[in-house]
Amino acid sequence: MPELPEVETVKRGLAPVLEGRVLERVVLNRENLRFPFPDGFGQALMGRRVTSVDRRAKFLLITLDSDMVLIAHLGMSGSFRIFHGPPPAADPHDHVVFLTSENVEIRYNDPRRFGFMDICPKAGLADYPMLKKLGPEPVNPAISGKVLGDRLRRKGSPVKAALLDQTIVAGIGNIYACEALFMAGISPRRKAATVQGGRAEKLAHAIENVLVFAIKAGGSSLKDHRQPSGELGYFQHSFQVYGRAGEPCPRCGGGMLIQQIVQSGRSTFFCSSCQR
DNA sequence: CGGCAAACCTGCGAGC
DNA sequence: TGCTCGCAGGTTTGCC
Repeated sequence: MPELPEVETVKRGLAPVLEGRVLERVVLNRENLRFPFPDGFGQALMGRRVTSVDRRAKFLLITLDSDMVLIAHLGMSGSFRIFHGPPPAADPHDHVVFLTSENVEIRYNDPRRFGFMDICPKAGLADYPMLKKLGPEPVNPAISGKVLGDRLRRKGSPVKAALLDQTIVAGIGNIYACEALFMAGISPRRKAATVQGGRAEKLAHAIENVLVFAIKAGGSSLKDHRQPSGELGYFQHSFQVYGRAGEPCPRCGGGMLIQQIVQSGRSTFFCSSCQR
């Protein structure tokens, strides 16, 4: 599910109910997600006050007053839900439950369990393996065409694959890679290193635009993603190419139909006429 | 080292 | 109706 806009939506939903609150209880309903929960996971969190909720790429970073950081990744199907009143019956995939000092219940649900949670001292965060190799954030501030072009220059792979490479730019996933390339008029099959100059500028702007609009829409709800409030995101209604194989291209209209191909194991949607 | 397929796991829709 | 197959928003691993 979650690419940068969805994780940002989760971050914005969790911040008001977590920041300044104490984690009174942490309940693990199983011993692992993608990885086992680390030893002492619950003990490190319980009784601690949350000082901030942040996002880096697709990772949520919840910092505690002990200067420990809870690192959470939603994988493909993870979601957080907030319950202010009496919570509904537990779902089989409600794997982690947090109860705050305001008596708010926060549940982490993840059917596929590709997500994970870990703890790391704040001082060691920069060396955390999954964080240390991440490329720059693409929004806030926006990545420049120059920086993007420089980072794509060393890639021999197609530009679509390069956008999914979190060490080139952080936070872009399959949907927004397809959408950004369409907006920029760049073929997903084009060699990444050839996206330079004006093309790199266009792509950088497209990435920023699509991500900013998706965040405003609360992300894209295809299947699992929900805002922590329970509301659906609605950016999926704005997809130009993703999931639209066989439909007319929204730009050249009657001409080409949206094509679907597979690149490094992931579906790519594009218009072979508008994207070069 | 770079690039790609496979692996991790569950659920759902399409097709028979 | 019921089964099997393929595919899904991510990341790491291992194999050329």
